[in-house]
Amino acid sequence: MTGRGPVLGTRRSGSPSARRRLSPSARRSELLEAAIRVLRRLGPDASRVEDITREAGTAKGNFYRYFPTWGDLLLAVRDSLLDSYQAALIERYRGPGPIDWWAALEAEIERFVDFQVELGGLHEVLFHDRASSGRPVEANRSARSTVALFLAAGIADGAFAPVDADVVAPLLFDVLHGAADTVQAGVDRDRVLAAVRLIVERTLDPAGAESMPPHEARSGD
Amino acid sequence: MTGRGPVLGTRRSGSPSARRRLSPSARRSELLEAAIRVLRRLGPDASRVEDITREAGTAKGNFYRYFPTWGDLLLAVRDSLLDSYQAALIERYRGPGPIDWWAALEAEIERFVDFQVELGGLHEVLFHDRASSGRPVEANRSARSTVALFLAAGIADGAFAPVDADVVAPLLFDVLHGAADTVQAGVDRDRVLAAVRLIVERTLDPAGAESMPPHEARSGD
Amino acid sequence: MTGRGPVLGTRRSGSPSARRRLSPSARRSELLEAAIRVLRRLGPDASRVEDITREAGTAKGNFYRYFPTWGDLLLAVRDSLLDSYQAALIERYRGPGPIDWWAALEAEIERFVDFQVELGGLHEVLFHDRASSGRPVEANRSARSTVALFLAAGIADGAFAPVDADVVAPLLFDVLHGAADTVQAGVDRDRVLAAVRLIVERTLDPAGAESMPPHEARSGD
Amino acid sequence: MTGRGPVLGTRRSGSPSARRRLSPSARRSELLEAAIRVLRRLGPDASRVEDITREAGTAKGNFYRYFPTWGDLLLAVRDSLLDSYQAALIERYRGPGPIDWWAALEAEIERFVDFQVELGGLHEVLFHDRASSGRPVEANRSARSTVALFLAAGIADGAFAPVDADVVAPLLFDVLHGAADTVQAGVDRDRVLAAVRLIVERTLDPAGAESMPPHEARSGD
DNA sequence: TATGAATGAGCCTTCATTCAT
DNA sequence: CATGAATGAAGGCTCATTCAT
Repeated sequence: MTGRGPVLGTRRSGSPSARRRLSPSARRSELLEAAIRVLRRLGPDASRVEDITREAGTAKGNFYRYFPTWGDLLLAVRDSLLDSYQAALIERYRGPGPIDWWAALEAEIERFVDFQVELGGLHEVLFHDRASSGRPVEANRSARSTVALFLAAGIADGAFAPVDADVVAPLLFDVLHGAADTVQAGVDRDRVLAAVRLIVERTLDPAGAESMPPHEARSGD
Repeated sequence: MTGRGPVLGTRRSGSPSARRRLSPSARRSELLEAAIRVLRRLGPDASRVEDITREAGTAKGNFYRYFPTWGDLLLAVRDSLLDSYQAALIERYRGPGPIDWWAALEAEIERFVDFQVELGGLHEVLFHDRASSGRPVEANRSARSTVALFLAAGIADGAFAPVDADVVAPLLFDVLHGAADTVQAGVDRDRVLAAVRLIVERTLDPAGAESMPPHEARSGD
Repeated sequence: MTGRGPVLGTRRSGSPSARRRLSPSARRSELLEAAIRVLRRLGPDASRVEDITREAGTAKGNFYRYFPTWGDLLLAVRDSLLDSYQAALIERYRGPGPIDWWAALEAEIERFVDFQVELGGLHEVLFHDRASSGRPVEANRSARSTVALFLAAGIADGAFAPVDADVVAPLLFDVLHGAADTVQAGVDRDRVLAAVRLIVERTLDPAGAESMPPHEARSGD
Repeated sequence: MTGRGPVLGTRRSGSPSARRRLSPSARRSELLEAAIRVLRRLGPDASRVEDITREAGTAKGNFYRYFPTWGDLLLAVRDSLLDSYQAALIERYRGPGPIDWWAALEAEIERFVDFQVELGGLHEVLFHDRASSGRPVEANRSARSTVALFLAAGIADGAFAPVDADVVAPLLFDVLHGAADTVQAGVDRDRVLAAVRLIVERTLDPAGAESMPPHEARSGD
């Protein structure tokens, strides 16, 4: 037992499928897109390397030319999706005029929930760290940081209450995250969106600071 | 356990292969408790059936006498932990006198975040659906429903704003959930707790309904 | 992709072969013996784990219960064969009376060459280090040391010339080793044995020290 | 090379993907030399086709233009090295004058042992049959035949004892072979060389035939 | 002729699950 | 009931060899 590939380089079958030679970047893209389709359909736990190469119309071994390991693929998928989401978000608000932060907030909530619902099995690829074993967890934050960026800008602009954005933003992100779960569990989308808006908008209401819940009024905490 | 061999070997039985005959329910409890220890330590992906029977000091085959399948164990672990958490919660407030809902809210937030942080690898057993493949997702809701129960009672008591509790509660649950993640990611616990309180209390503030964010004030949406 | 064995514990086929339950040591022996047969037939490079389990009449996975790795099997095979060879050698000469070292030498040469010829593909398992990656090379010496032991005893007994046994013995071992190769390559066994005897006996001839080759006579080196 | 990526990257070509057209024989030589470097460094089991083409600064597919199969390369490497060793040996003694066979013997012993020690991972390429699966084992003999040639000439010249050179020579070769192993295993080179000389010179001593070991004296075998 | 992307047979190893004792 | 040896389907990953460009 030595470990050298196939024992006899046999080649004899008919013509299973013509060999498609692509540029590395094209092939990588095809694999990545195939992976996104498969992961959306099956989720990361049920997806296999071979599912992806089959979907991509290439040989199993080719996978490893582009993704040294399964975790690398997951990372690539995640980064790819988050990057494009983030790019689109930035694109939406980079005009010259001032931003109507509250309108934007409402629109983005809706968009993000819908985005997640469409994610299907990709959900946990993007939002749970199933890939990086020991790798910088930082990366995982980038979904959250997209939201954080938005809030921080709104706060800086004076539109939102001056909350501790670095911590509050991720938590509001979790609300959006949970909203997608809830919708997928069958609850009416608009009802969920209304609840999300309630939470987010009350939290960010600049006037909110003044009103004080009974508890704090009492103890002066 | 990542590789081979025992990790801690918390074996308790007397002689190595003394056939310990236990009542079925006692044996099941031992396995369940062993599973909880192992899962907390290793998380569900790295835990093996054999890790659990070893920890429980019983034979591998015995596992299947009590849990037809690995997924069933996960379900049992989850239900067991959530049930006892919920029971304790109910216990805390079933006295005769009236409840200080805001004090309770604050206390419960803290408790729940700490509870999750201590969960370790059990976290995703309780809050992600790693067991039921095709089974009713409803089950997963029971963690959320613990919180929902509490809120609904507070609302009924008039202490909290009359929000759509069935939907809002799960979302606030997600805030707590995310808070635990954030703490585990290294952010200062008290800072996180403050942010959680901010979100939860503003959302539930009975006076909050009156204040209206600029957006709604403007558009009357 | 999680890495948990089979995805669905299917069990349905007819009755491929009754499950034979053995004691661990019996099963280990069966595997070891099967391995010896297979390795003799195919040599280590062409042998596969599955060849061995098939030969042993057990399931592939069972191999790993007894040999954590392929290298461990090789080590076990080697040690097993050398140990029994060595034991037999010792047995042969442990009587009370004095040993006829020259007769013994001739007999052992013949035995050892025959032993090796019968080894077939096992040859390089025993005499080349195809197993231990980083493990103590010491083990590999044990084939040589069997011979060294014998020579050292004969020298101590005054029957052989007082050569540097620790170094000379392994080299004489290599002669025996090569003799087997030569026989296997088709050269007449007795002719090879005669040549081996020539080399070994001239080297160990106590009278040999006196005769001095022309070279040394000339230079007094 | 054990893992991924280039090990040393001794690439020599000018621009990264400059199509270097070489005469077939020049290209073949480059590959062969690259192979020798790689094999010396890594040994045959850890060397890959791609390591060799990388070292040679050419494309992977090019390998198969010159060596139909991995085994063919190994054969070519072996023959190349042995041929040049043999050529150098012949060169050394083809002058007009008479040869001092005993001085030559001693020198060649030293040279050959050193040669082998420097072989590194090439060792088993030259001296074990890792290439020819079913092919004539005869080929493997050519290392041995180099030595045989030398001895036969010395015997013909009357300098060495009239032994059965065709069989004795390979066995003495095995002594040299083993000597290299021993040196590499850490034993002092000069001590090993002394032992080798002892064996070889006693075997070839023309006067040796007269002295007869006790055994033969006794039994007249 | 050169290139390097593509192919796919292998083969190891893991581990949920089964079942003889 | 308990035990733990046995089973075998999976699936990751490697790499000699092929072939479109």
